[in-house]
Amino acid sequence: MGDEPIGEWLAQPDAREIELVKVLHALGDPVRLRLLKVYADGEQYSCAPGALGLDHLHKSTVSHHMRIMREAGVTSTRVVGRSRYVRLRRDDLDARFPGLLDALIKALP
Amino acid sequence: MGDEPIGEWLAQPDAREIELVKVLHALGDPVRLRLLKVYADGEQYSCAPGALGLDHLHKSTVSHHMRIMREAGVTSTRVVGRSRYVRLRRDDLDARFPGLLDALIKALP
DNA sequence: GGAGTTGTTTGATGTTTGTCAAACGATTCT
DNA sequence: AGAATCGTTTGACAAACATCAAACAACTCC
Repeated sequence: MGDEPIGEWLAQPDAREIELVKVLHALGDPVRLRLLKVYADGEQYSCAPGALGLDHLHKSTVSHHMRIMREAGVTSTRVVGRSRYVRLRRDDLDARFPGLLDALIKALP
Repeated sequence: MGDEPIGEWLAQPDAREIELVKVLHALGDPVRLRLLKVYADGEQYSCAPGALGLDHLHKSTVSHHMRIMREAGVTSTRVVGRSRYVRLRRDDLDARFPGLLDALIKALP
């Protein structure tokens, strides 16, 4: 009973090694900028295209975008069973680039 | 006498048509992010690679990057004689995406 | 007018990227 | 065990991209 499904974390850059140019490159794509909008509420989401408003994309394409976001340091991914729970690394990004995430989320179309 | 060299302006998107995803794509490149650092002081610069700390790049490559920045709405270019004077569109970007440019410039490596 | 300057444009080349499809791995359910 | 689910990995392919080189255009200076 008392055991929650904690799961493992997929590899991601250390908070201090997040590079601005990689973050901007990750977000400089229509699909991934839309993902930022999804994650902006701080909640975690699975990778299912339908759950992300990306029904027009193949699941492997979504997986590809997920990897780029994670390797850029924008998102973190927790593995529980078959599911992946992805969310914004808000604290890490705020610490590394103060004000950037807030400005970006406000600027979202 | 009283006449200053005003010159013409190269085509650029209207302030309200600047798209966030294009701005991020423009800045998600090592060379162009470095250019942002150059322009961060608000001054205008010529396109000479040497004047921009881009001595390792061919002049046509610099011209290519200039065009991407300008078409994304990041910079504006004034033509005076043989020279181009390029600078940040700080007012337009601040109006469109409040706080973004400040956060970006502070986050620059 | 001719030479030098400043940057653009076009073509070529190798790299990266976004996408899908198929195969696979791990997990969960029956 | 067998089947279904969730997501990753690999391969393939076209489009976009960064870069250089050469030709070009416009301007300035002698």
